[in-house]
Amino acid sequence: MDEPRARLSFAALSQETRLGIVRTLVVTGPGGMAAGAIAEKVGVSPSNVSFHLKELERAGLVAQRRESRSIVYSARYDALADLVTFLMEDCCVGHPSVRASLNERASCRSTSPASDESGTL
Amino acid sequence: MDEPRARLSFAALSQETRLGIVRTLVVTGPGGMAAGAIAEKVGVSPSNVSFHLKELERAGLVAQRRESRSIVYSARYDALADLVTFLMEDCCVGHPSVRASLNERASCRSTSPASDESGTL
DNA sequence: TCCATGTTTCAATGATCCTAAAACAATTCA
DNA sequence: TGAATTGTTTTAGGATCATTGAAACATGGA
Repeated sequence: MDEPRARLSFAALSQETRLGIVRTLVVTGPGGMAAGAIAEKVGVSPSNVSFHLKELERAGLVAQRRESRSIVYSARYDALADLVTFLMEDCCVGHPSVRASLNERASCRSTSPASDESGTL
Repeated sequence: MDEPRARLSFAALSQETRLGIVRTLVVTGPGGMAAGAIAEKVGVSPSNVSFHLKELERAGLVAQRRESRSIVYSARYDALADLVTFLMEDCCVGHPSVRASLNERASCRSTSPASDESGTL
């Protein structure tokens, strides 16, 4: 992930409504959710959710597909992982101090439960 | 890390100059760098770097200390690690798909080279 | 056609960013 | 001590960008 894209992603996640949308879509899974349902879930108007979804798509954090009448949005897990990687490797320059802090928390387990009820991508 | 703080951090990193400052300070190490030196390094005016440093401090990403005449700024590695953790665990809700993407890249190695010559930018 | 669902446009408000000048703080030296 | 120097912050201003709700527009299904 290049820096401009990363900054676009950071800007996208710095907005309360957009962060809420991303979290909703991540939990929802690859199946995604229609724009209207997202609006209801996060409690904003359809036009507002449309605006923010466009912003999230510009940042590459969500994908859209038409499904009958609805346009269904889903989280792009690869892009989110890209962003985590950028934050660690490029922004933090893979600094040992950050690595150390992360390892202390055991946030990276090689033995993931891999409970795939929300599906693989 | 709570969500408002995380969003503040994302907003801070979404700005080109501020991201440059953070990267510079991360590479510099715990010793830090005086505000004037940072301004010269990233190529902005002293007043401008002061403005952005204040913003970064508000987000908790940098710390400052007076050293003789200069005010020396340094990266807060714990806060950066907090942000990485938030992005993985809270924002991405610890989703297996993100974990999987990260593990594939072997971004989390317990045996880091730990070459701390504060390398190339 | 009619209705439901999404999207776009628009104008207003508010936030952010930058430059330059002035103010402030701490140190050095006469 | 007191003035000059160095380093940093604050302020003022104007420009640019982001955010919002309302309303108009487009599209797919009954």
